[in-house]
Amino acid sequence: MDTALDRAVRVFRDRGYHATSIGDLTAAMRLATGSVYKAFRDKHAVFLAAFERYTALRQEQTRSAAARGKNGRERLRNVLLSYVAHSRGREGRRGCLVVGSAVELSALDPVVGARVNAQLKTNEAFIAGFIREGQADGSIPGHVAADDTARLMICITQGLRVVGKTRLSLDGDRLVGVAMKLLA
Amino acid sequence: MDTALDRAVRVFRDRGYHATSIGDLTAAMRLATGSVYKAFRDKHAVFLAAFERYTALRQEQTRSAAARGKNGRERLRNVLLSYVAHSRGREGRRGCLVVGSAVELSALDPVVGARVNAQLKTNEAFIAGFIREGQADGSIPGHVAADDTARLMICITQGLRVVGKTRLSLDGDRLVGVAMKLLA
DNA sequence: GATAATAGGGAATGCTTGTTTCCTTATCAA
DNA sequence: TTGATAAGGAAACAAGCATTCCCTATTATC
Repeated sequence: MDTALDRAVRVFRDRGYHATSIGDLTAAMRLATGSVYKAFRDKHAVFLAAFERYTALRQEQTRSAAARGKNGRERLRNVLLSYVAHSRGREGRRGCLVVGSAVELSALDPVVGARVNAQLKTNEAFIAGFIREGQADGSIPGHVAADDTARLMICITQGLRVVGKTRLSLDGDRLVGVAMKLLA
Repeated sequence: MDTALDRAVRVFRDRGYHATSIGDLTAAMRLATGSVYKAFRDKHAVFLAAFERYTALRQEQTRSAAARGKNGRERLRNVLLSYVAHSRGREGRRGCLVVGSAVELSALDPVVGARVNAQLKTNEAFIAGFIREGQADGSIPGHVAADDTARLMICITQGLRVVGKTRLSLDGDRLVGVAMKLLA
């Protein structure tokens, strides 16, 4: 079932919510129509489950990228580099389910809207945490406004996923190099 | 006709492409089904026309915001402030047609994909231009990498529109205050 | 080994969609 | 005024959609 859900994640990332038909879903999940509706109440429920699975996976990926840093600044740098890496090429063109949900559904679907909000807040707290860690370990100056900088960095990460959907190239070292000025 | 197109822009911004039915469109444009199809080949053509109209309007708004700055740095600051202002509140929740198109259509619709790409490049060149102006007039240090910084700022602006779709608040002075560090 | 229960599959259903067709009502030329 | 032309509107249409229903294996139970 989890493997089927992973396939659902892929379709939703590729096509978005509304452009994904039950037919697309069953084909990708290799399940018959009836089986999908036996496992989930409706298409919306499949999407919610896929969303949850996607955010769990991404959080895990981001966390492990951060872990490779020796101090707050390096951990944050690794997080940003990881975001750029996931926004590039085919993976980038596949898109982020959080960004997709925010843009396509958030305003009209309160349930999805709430999940998107919660996820963004979690990511923001995650980034703000690294800034504060860096300030404690001396790798980031104390005068940096942790919360404002974290919110702007959320904008950067979400924007990366938008740009990654297009044909514009994204150079991790260069972009993150510039972005790290925000911690000066 | 232009006033009808403005109404189409609004619906597409609110609901996105796929979630907007011809019924939604005719209701908003106050035109009958037949009339829409007499003016446009199909739904896709309506969207393309709306997209063009939206980008023209936004470019004009951004240009006039920039014009109020006395040097390159101030013009760029005004552009960023204008972006935040348009990403806030009801206007922000209405969303940006470029971001929406990038996320929802870009990957699967080559025509829209090309327009999104072109628009992002235009915006990026616009920002890079202000950076170079600032370097010429002395308001921005010469060591700033104009192109890399411009691309990162595009990510910021697109990200602002994503976050603006959610319930997270956006404080223009604070966010732009932090972002201006990129020009240090 | 027979039976109950469950999981999976595919056809059927009703609804919504984008699109077309045709009819009515203005607009304008002669 | 009359005839032709364009514009606008409503109903009709086929296709595609999400969802339901029912049938068929397979598993587990006694």
